[in-house]
Amino acid sequence: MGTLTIGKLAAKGGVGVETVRYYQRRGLLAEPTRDNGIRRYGDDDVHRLRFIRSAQAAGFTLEEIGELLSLDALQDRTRAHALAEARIVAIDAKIVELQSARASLARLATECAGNTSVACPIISAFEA
Amino acid sequence: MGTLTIGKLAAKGGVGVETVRYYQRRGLLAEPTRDNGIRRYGDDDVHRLRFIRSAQAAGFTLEEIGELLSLDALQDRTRAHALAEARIVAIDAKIVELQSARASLARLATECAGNTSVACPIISAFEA
DNA sequence: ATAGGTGCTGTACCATGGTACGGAGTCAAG
DNA sequence: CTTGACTCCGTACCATGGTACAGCACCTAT
Repeated sequence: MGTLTIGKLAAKGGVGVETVRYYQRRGLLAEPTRDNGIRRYGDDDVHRLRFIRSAQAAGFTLEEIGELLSLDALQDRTRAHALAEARIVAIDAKIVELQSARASLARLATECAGNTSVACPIISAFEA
Repeated sequence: MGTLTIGKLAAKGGVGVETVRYYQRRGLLAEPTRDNGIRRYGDDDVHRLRFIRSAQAAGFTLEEIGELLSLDALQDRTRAHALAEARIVAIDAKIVELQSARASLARLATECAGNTSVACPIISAFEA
């Protein structure tokens, strides 16, 4: 039991009120205690909500995040370790991909700068 | 006019046949010439399709990609340059975010490895 | 000449992650 | 004691990027 209303919690988590309700429906956040029908949240809910956002930024889907949360409760180290490792591999691949895309875009930006006579070949920007 | 059927084009672009049709509906690929009702594609279509996939990997939405393709036709260097720069900024931010997430996950993986007595705190993995 | 593999069309459906009501009740400040 | 902000619930809707038919035509190899 806490003191935060859903609006305060949402603000602390950087999401909208509807999103909190949505996460509750998805089972990512527990149904909190009610004060006269009104949901009341505590700091643990704030942590949980922030965890969800961070895990999303790491590329986990909401479904995977649900699993992570349940693993946390079960202290299932093995599975947690496996999920983390798998995500690290995916992140590394994504970073490489983004770096390559960045290089292509930088080249494109250079070639499209100014009104030089050099062509500005957008479609071929990602070749090679 | 080319020699490739939609299936061959899709294979060269690493997508499904339905995806090619979808891109056509979205206006990302031009309606090709027909040979007896059958779409025929050429190398330029392959380039275009591959460009779409690369641009997607760079984080452009299909709508933005549509704009890029039209800019290419218009040789609008200024706008192309602006879009490229904006995307580079977004990519850099994303890379930083992913690197941070990676570090958190690496920490989590270390702490959840083995059956040591150290806790395996999944929810707090992304704090700090 | 017949069976598979493609191709055609249109429309419907899918997953993901929310977002937006409407109509009601509650709470705190002026 | 009213006004405005916030909350409740359920259901419907949204954007993005596809994916899946159904029902038909065509071409090629066996």
